[in-house]
Amino acid sequence: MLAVPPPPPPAASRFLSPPPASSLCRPSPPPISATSTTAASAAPILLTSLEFRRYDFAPLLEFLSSFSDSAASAAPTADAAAPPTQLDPTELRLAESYRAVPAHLWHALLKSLASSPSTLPSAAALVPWLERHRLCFSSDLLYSILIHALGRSRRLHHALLLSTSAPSPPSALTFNALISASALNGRPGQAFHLLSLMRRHGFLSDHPNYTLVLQSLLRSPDPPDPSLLLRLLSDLLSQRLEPDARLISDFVVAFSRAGDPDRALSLLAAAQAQGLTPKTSAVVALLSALGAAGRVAEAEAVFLEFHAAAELQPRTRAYNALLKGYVKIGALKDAELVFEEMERCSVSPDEGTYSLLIDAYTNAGRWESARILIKEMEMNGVQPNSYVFSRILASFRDKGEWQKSFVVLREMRNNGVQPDRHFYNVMIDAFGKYNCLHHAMDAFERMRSDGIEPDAITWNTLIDSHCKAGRHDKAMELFQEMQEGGCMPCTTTYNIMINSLGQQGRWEELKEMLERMKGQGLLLNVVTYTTLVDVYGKSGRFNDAIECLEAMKTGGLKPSPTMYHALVNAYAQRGLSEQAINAFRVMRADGIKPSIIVLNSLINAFGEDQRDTEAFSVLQFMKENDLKPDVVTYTTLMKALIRVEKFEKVPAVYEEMISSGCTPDRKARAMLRSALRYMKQTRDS
DNA sequence: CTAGGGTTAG
Repeated sequence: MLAVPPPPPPAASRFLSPPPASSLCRPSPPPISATSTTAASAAPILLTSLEFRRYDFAPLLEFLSSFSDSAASAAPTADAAAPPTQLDPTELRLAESYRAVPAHLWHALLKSLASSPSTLPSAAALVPWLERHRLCFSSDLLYSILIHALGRSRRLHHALLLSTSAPSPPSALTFNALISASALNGRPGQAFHLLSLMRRHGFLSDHPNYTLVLQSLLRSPDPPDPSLLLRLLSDLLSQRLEPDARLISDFVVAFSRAGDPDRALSLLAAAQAQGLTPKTSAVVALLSALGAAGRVAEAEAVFLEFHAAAELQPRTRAYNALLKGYVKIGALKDAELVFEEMERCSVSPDEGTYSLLIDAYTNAGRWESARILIKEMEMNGVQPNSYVFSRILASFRDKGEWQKSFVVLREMRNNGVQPDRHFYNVMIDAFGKYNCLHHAMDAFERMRSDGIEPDAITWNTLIDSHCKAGRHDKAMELFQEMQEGGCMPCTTTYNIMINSLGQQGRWEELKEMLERMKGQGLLLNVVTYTTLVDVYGKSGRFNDAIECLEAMKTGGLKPSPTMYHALVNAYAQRGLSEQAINAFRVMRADGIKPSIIVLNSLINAFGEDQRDTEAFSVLQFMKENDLKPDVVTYTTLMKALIRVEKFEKVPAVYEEMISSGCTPDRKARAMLRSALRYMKQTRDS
């Protein structure tokens, strides 16, 4: 039983894998300097223009929709392009009536149709129809426009399917469209793969393609993959494309975000050596990265260097980046010093500066200082906005003080600041996280009565809150309500629903949900696969779980540590220690470093399998690899000892836990108590 | 870069 069909659509066979050997024997096409932007900019959308109104497209649209209705699927097919054996006279007359339509209007019509799910089948039908009646040439361009449009509207799945019906062999235009579509859909890895493939087909690439991949990496909430970045950089250099200041800056930003400030530093130096001035944003990103790594001293050095070089007058933004470092490591005193330094250099603090300091005070539990600073910023003519209050709210949420939400809301209103959608989203989340569903629903209603439309994040937060509270029925209702209200579910929404159905063991509905997701043109992401591994694994459906893991790898996604945690944990809970250790080995083979979490699971696997000696060898492994055992580690070890009735060894583990600096929690104390109770029982009997 | 940042799922 296949839980998840292999994700790479048929397109993969032609576009995502190396060209067959035979094609290498043919003379390769002459290098074409490709321009990524051609398809996007060649056809300005001017559906309302006078020129456009000269033609009545209604009969054609009607014809196309009846045409595509029978196809039932939104996935375009090439059938319509097949040489007609017999032409319907009505259709011929229809085609004749559009003879005079200029190419750019066809392009505009195509883009417009492709941008909405309801008219997508018509768009897909339009291209082969135009080919068939020879109404618009360069079907290659038409296909790239369509792929582009699909990519822009987040329907990469359809774009990939479509590329199978594009004329073969793939042209530079098709490659560019696919690279762009992949990049815009958060698949930088795939975009990079296509980039390499494009070069193997003898096409030259250009700066925009590298920028697309880079920006796709930067847009993702996850930090960019450092190895992918390195390959991208060396690929660029091997093409002897001179990176300009902009591209180098993008790389500096990307390496900074990837947590590799050293490489960012050396790139920055290289840029300077070439006489290129890096963008301010690159320096600022580097400062942030150094700060995030706790390397505030180096951040200060970079800051001073750019200060001295006078290339970039350190203005508010640079100071903010520096400040961010101190706030992140909790050095409140240093943060205050930076703030004073700004005053001395008469660099005016902006809303961001104040926000960072207010953040620091709130995190330190100094709510009063934060309030004073809010007053101060107002006096200095800087309006506090919803952003700073949502940060404060998030800080309280993370400390479990959801009751403070009301205080923050009041304070905000007192300052004449209206809560915005983000603020409400955080507030709903704060209530949802602590099981206050009524408050969450109240906030939701209040938001709507304030005239703010909930977005997908609002719905997702609300739906997941109900799932977490076990109200799966209500979650499903909200999922329906969301769509009735015209809000399209996104990948996250489906992930939440898949998790919900999996927890309930409603496997058939889970599969329907997956189909629905794909029907919408959405791709499964790492979280989707991890969720599947988790729910299948927890219910003992290990084959399904493994299939999902395999499907994910085939789909070109890199398994995350969390994915393996889910798998190891699933085996551990059932005491299947051999399988757990095997999954652990696969994880290491995938280049993932063992974390405390996965090692704790491994201890649990051995413990549940009555292999206490091996459980303790994992503890030894942790110590040898500079991984600090935590409360969970020691609690799980105590559980392992109790399982094999070695109660008398438990107190020593408890003591080691304390002497190693762990604070025992309720579970740890309970574990010790039950060991002592067993010891007493065995003595008494 | 006079915008963005802050928010959801494993």
